[in-house]
This record gives sequence, structure tokens and C-alpha cells, in this order.
Amino acid sequence: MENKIIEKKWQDIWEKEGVFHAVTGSDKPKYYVLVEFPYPSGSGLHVGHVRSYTALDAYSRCMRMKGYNVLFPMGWDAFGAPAEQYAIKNHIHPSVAVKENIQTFKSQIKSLGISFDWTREFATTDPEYYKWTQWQFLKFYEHGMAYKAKKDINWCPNCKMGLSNEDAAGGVCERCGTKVVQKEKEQWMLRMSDYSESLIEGLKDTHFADKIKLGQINWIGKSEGAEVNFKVKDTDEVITVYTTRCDTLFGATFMVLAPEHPILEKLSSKIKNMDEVIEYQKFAKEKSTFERTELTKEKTGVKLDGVVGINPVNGEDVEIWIGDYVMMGYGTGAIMAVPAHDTRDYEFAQKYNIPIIQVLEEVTGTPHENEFKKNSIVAVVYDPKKDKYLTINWHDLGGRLFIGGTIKDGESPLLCALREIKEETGYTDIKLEYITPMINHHYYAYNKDKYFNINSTGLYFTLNSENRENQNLDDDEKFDVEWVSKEEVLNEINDELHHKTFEYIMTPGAMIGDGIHINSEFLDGLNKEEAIKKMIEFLESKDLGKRKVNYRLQDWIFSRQRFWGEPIPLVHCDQCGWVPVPYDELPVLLPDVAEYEPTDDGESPLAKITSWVNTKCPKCGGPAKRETDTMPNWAGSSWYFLRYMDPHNNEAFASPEALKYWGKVDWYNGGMEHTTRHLLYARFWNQFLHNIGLVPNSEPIDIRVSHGMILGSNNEKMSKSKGNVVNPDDIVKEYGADTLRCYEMFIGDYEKDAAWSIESLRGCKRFLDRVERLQTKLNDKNGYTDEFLAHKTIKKVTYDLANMKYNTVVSSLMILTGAYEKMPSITKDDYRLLLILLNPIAPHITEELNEVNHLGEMLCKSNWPEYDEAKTVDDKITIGVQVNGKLRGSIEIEKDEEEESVLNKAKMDENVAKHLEGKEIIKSIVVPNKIVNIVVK
RNA sequence: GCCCAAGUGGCGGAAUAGGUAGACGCACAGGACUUAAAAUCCUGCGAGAUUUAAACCUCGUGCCGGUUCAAGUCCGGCCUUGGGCACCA
Repeated sequence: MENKIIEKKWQDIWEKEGVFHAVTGSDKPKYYVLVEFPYPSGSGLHVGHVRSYTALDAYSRCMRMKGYNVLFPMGWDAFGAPAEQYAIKNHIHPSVAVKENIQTFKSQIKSLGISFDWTREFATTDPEYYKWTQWQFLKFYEHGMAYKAKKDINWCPNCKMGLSNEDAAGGVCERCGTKVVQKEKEQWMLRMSDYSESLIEGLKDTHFADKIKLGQINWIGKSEGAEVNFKVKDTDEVITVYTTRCDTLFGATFMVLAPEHPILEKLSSKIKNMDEVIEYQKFAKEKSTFERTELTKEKTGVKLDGVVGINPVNGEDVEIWIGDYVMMGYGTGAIMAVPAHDTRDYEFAQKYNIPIIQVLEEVTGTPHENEFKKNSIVAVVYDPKKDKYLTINWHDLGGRLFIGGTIKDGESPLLCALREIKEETGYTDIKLEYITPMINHHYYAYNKDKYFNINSTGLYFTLNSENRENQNLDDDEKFDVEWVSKEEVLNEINDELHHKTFEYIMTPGAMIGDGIHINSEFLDGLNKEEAIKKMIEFLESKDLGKRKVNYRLQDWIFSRQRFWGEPIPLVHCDQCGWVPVPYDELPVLLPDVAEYEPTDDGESPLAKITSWVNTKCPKCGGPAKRETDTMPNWAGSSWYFLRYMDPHNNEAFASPEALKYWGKVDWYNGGMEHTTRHLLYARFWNQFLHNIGLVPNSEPIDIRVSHGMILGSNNEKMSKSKGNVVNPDDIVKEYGADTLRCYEMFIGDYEKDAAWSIESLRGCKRFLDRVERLQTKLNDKNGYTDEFLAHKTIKKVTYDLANMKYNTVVSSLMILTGAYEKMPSITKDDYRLLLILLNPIAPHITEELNEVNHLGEMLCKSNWPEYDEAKTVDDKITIGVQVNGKLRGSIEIEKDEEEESVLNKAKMDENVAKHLEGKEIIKSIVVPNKIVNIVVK
């Protein structure tokens, strides 16, 4: 069969008869299937597009046959930098290149036979479309959701463009890879952060995959904590910090402010080292956000000389520092630093010698009544020359331990440790390296028959020399002093306290975990959760702070200094300020010019076009200037799914009737790379439109799924430079669209990446050839030759198509084909069943075979086949028989055969009998229609 | 560092609710048809031991342990590889 001819033939028939047109208001149940619209790049359709389009096409075709009124639209996300770059280079209007690219894309998609409803096609760059994008922006503005603000923005010096945090992910410009710097600029912003909570809550009304929900939740970054007010000593100023660990407030020994914190200005007269502060501010500003976050190793900061904070819970002085590890954009731009219990604060305190106060102790051992309390030490001595640790082997009296001892009255842990080491081992020439946080340990002492609860401090020494004095031992102390390796320490020291102490020594730093509070007055003895609760109550009752929830999600920087985007429809008048362009004057069209370069100072290219910029104020009629910033690429794609519902409406972005009829997108497919940003923007946009009463649903999308990438045959991402790009046109030409579609469905798990393989593609070609050859085996009979096989396959294919298991749809149909091939002849119903089940995946060849063999109505207009559950299980079933869980044979049984009879058959199986011989049967398990397991002894 | 996902033959991958692991396809090998090739068809194909051969047996879903009559699937602890976030207080 000539692929090209039949593919064109059926594509024309479908188009002529309009079989894939969605009807707004139809009586049939509606179903809205959406696949992300592409950016029509110059390089044409990618085989990756083919994968997702085919998958959703198969699903849409199946749903139509099941009787749904399916909306399956396609359009073009055509604003964006590549078209603009092309325009700059060739001095032609971007819309020209865009039109050409759309033509290419469209004809490529059409050649695949995807059942899009092309009557609803549009591009985001159509003035009829972006009119409504502008209209909606004005709604944001009207409701106070859009504002202009001076922002330190991520600036790409190469593209000369402000970037959102999202666009500058990783500190480099997403588009060109140039390092992003900070630049202060007036930008239009959308108050997306106001929607943080509702964007989390709204997920409950969706059926997104868990990993997608999680991605969104993480991106929003909710954190629950408290704001605490620190007074600045001898002033009226207060510094508010945000913390999630207010339970550790008694351990706050200093504060750190972001370098750009506004209070520095107010305190400048008091700060004695203001020069140093200003210099540091400059230093911090020069670094991009990326560098600030990347250089995690070395913390920097400057102590404010002359100002001191007051810890609100104990009145103690706390030093105030500035440091660029604190970000102005999150929380209050100021933190309380608790070096004992925060890794970053710990590093900072270590570097600048700031006191560390432990307020939380890890607990080991089991508490008991009537415990005796004491303070003690565990000393670890390391000999770097031998790479060994000093231990005491108590043999039967307690195994191997480090040196331990009780701190005497008036003695410091260090003196105690030195004394104990000397007494028990005689070593004296040692150097203290590190003191661990205290551990709260419960234990029972056999020799004293007492329960103890001790505060134990770990001390870590290195041995300088073998110098050794005589040990000073009591009579009952019988042990050997032994040097052992790290491995022996880990294996042989079983005491929980000593083991934990060693762990602390191996990984020094802040104690992050839970435990009980110490040094914390009214929190002492409480664990983290209890203490946080109590501290917040305390702070709120004394008006020293309050409970506070923070989000990482920030407002959306909505301005781009580019030509090829929707103009922001506002006018600036010296008299009236910012004035919206009246709704009836929309769209504000992009002018037709030949220069598209942005200006060096970062203004949009539009700023140079004075004839366009200069206009009249809509309010007072005086001279005014248009806003020259344009919207980001994300704007048009934030609501396009609504436009498909009513794409040609000139009175509204979509009619209320259409919006109500189509409701949500039922099934939305896109790349994993869009599951946070695009999806979040679209949900935000829709929630806003819903809140102002313009769309019926708060959440726009019900199910969201994502597809894996198609990689090159070398398992790497396809790219021109790697020479592993496959052009779908070539495949369609050589093997046909059906083969390409079938192969991409068969390639593997739809959600996972998969590598291209031309051999596998040929395998699919062979499969379709086999299907075609079956027509020579047709007989005159009706009905299914093998009812069980037919019903089982219908069930499997129906289930798999609805669950994105396209690869097993194909394999089931391969099995069906194989079974037909083994039959002497097949009925018309047999053949038509195969064709209709295969139709969603290979629509052209199946329609053709259906027609030339006169099997019935056009497949895409037919009803999806039904199955009878009772007929999906064969009357005769082969099941396995296990003895002691090992497969020893298999038997054939009747469906739902009685347990006893099944068991008898099982025992009669020759090999099973052999394994039962001479053994006692303890238990027999018969799982109906599944398996038999006989347990013997 | 934190979060998420995944580890199954030579390869892509199957195994809907814990129940015969390796479906289906690719590659490979042998055979049929052919003057020949292509195409097509048939057979074999996880590893190992034994055997003339088959049957049969042992091992086997990243590693270690557990639950269970039964574990690729469930639980605990690791390892590796991808992906996301990253000084977020």
C-alpha cells in the first residue's frame, strides 16, 4: 500500500467531513484534551512533539469513539526571543518569520494525521488574541494586582533584558547562558505572592501526578515560623527577624542583616565603621545572586561597630552583623543567628569567633525513675602518626570505651578530661582540637547499682608525643589501654554515648536534630515541637513577636525590554500618572519597523520609535508616553486554554457559555520542564480571573501528565551539534506516518525518556505490514473466532489507552495479530476489531483496510468496542503449582474450579508428586484461578 | 546539603490487587523458500551444573536484612544513576 497516498486521502476526508470538530454546547458529554502548544521554531517539528501529539491524539480518538464531544485544539506560542533574534539579523518583522514557521509546523503536524480541531487554531501573536492578553493585564491593573516597582532585577548584559528569577535559574540567562548581574530597574510586577497559599490549596482540586504537585509546593516554598523583634540598644529602632526555630532563641548570640537592609541607613550615625559597611554593600552588590548562593564555602560579613541588639527573651546583648548569606528578598532580610543549632550560623560564628551557646541536647539511653544527675566527659585521643584512637578495654566489665569521667566541683570539662586521661593512661602531651555539644545520656551503673542521667561533653585531642607518666589507678580498675583503628572503634564501641560522641567528633558542626532544651529557662526539658509552641505563645503574650508563615514564591516580574511581546497597554501622563489604554482601543499593536535591537541602557526597542511612544493621555488628553516594556513569553500561554473554548470571539476572551460548557481542561499534557513555572503561572492567572468572576473554575486543569523526552540513538539529547537529530518528515516519507506513530507509542514508558532506535521502528513497520496481510485470510463469517481473546484484548487496550500505557497497547495488538496469523482464517468481526483498536494509534492504514474490505462504517465515526467482563477470562486456565514457594509444575483447571479438586490435580502432577514424596504436608494454599502452594516439612 | 524518581536478559521494555519474572519488540544464531539477495515464514535465545537428548536441579529483578505459604512488587538500612531546589533562616 502506498502510504503517502492513503495518508493524504484520509487526512482530506477527515478535514472535509469535519469529524474532529468540537461542538460547543453539544448534548454529548464534553472532554477537553490539551497538549502544550509549541513555539514554532525555525528548525521545525521534533520527534518529541510527535510523541506527545500522537499519545493525546490516540486518547482523543478513543474518547470520541466512546461518545464524547472532544475538544482537542492546537495553536502557536509564537512570541519570544528566537523570532526576535532572527528579525534583528535579517531586518524583517518577526511576524513574517513566525508565519512561515507556523506554516511548516502545521503541514508537518497534518502529515501525521493528528486529529486537532484546526478551526480553533490561533497564535499568541495574533492581534485578535493578544488584544485579550492585554485586556486581562488591565484587569490585573484595575484590581491592584499589577504595580511598578524599582527592583534589583536579574539582568542579562547580553540580551539586555530583565529576567524573572525563574528565567535566571542557576545564575545564568536561560536563553544565552550569560552570567546574570543585578541591576536596578522599574519593572511591572504581578502580585503573585498574594496567591501563594491558594496556589497550594488549589492543588487539592486537581488530579495532578504527585510529583507535579510536589514540584509546585516546593517552588512556592511555604515555611511556618515566627517573627521576633529585637530592640537596638539605646535607640528606638527594632529589627524584626524571621525564624522557624524560635525555640532556640536563648541560643541566639548574634544577628545578621542582609547588606541592603534599610535599617542600616537609619543607624548610620551610630555605626562607627560605616565606611566598612558601605564597602561591603558594594562588594555584595557586585556579586550576582548566583554567586552569593554558589560560594557556600566561605561566609563573609562585617560587624556593626557601635550598635548592639537585645535578645528579647533574656535581655542579653547580641552582636549585629551584616552578611550576604542573608537575603533581603526572603523573610524580613534579617535573622537571629543560633550558631549551636544552625549550620550556616555555626560557620559564621566559627570564622568570626562569636560565642556559641548550646540550648538543645540530643538524648541517648532510656530514662528511669530516681536518676542521679552529674556532669561528665568522654575524651577521644587520636594519634595521627599511627592513625589510631586511644581506648580502654574493660573486657568483661564493659567492653571497649573511650576515656570517661565525672566532672568534679569547680572543674571545667577540659581539666576533667586532661586529668582522667593522665590518670587512666598516663598520656600528657596532647592538644585539644574540638569540644562537642553536650549529650543528655541515661544509663544504669552496675558497679554502683544506680541510675544516672548525665550531661556529657565530648573532647577531641590529638597526641603530640608518646610522653607518658605513670597511671594512677584505684585497685578495682582493671583494664588495658589500647590504640585501635577507626574501624575497630565503630565496630567494638557499642556504648550509645561513646558511639554518639565519636559521631559528633567525626562530623563537627551545629546540632540540627531534636532533643531537649537546656539553658532556656521556661523551655528547659521540652523538645523542639513543644518549645516552639510555648515560645510563640510567650512572644505573642509579651508582644515581642508573632507567628508567621513565609513563602519563597515572589511577585512575578512582568516587564521585558523586548520588541517581540505583547505591549503593556498603559500610558504615562505627567499629569495623571499611569493611565490604562481604554478597553475599546485595544489591542495596542506592535508597530511595523525595521529595527529591533534593544537600547544599551536596557530600554525596549519600542522606546526608540517616537511616533509610537508619543500619544495622548486617555484621561486628560494631554501629551503622554506609552509604556515601552512588553510582556514575558509566559503571558500568552497563561490563558490560551480558555481561548480555545471560543477562539473567534470579538466581544470577550471567551463567552461565559463556552467557558461554562468546557469548564476545565480534563487532561493536560506537557513537558516536565513546564510543570512548575508555566503551570503555576497558568493557575495563578486563572485563579485571578475566577476571583473577579470571569471564569467559572478556580483551577483550570484537572489532570496533568508529562511525557518523557525522545533522545538520540546515543542516549543523548538530540542536537544539531551532536548530529543525532531525527527529522520526523524523513521518517514519514520513508516509513509512513502510521509507522512513526506506532513506533513512538511502542518506544517505552510514556513518562520516561527513551532513545531513538531505527531498528525498533522497522519492527513496527513489520507489524503494520502483518496487519495488512491479514486481509487475505478473511472468511465470510461473523462473530469472533476466539471470544476470550477478543474480549480480553478490548479490555486491555481500553484500560491501557486511558492510563497512558501506550507501549502495552501496541504489544497487545501485536499479540492479537499473532493469534490471527495462527488461525486458518479470520472473520470480518475479528479483523475489524483489530483495526478499530489499532485505529487511534495508526489511523490511516486502519481506515483504508476497513474500507477496502467493506468491514463497515468509517472507524473514527464508529463506536468503541465493548467487552463482556465474564468473557475476559478463559474457561480453561493454566496455573502454577509451588512446593514450599518454589514452582514445581503447572496444571490446567476449569475457571473457578473447586479448591479441593484443584489441589488434587496439583498433587497428581508428576514433578509435584516427586517433591511431596516422603514429606508431611503442613499447609496448602489455593488462590482461585491463580496459583497453588503446598507447604511441606 | 535537602526533596523526588528510577535501578529487571546483549538492548528497549512487560508483569492493573503480594501469586508461574523476562510478555511484546529489537539484536543475534540456526533452518525453510530462492540460482542468489531482499522480503517472508519456522526454531532457539537470563546465568550455571548435569545429560546423547529431554525432563529435572541451582541461582537470578542494584546491595544487606526483615515480613509472608509466597516479594521485582511490602517494610528497614545502604549503594548507584538521573532530575529538581539550593546560604529560604
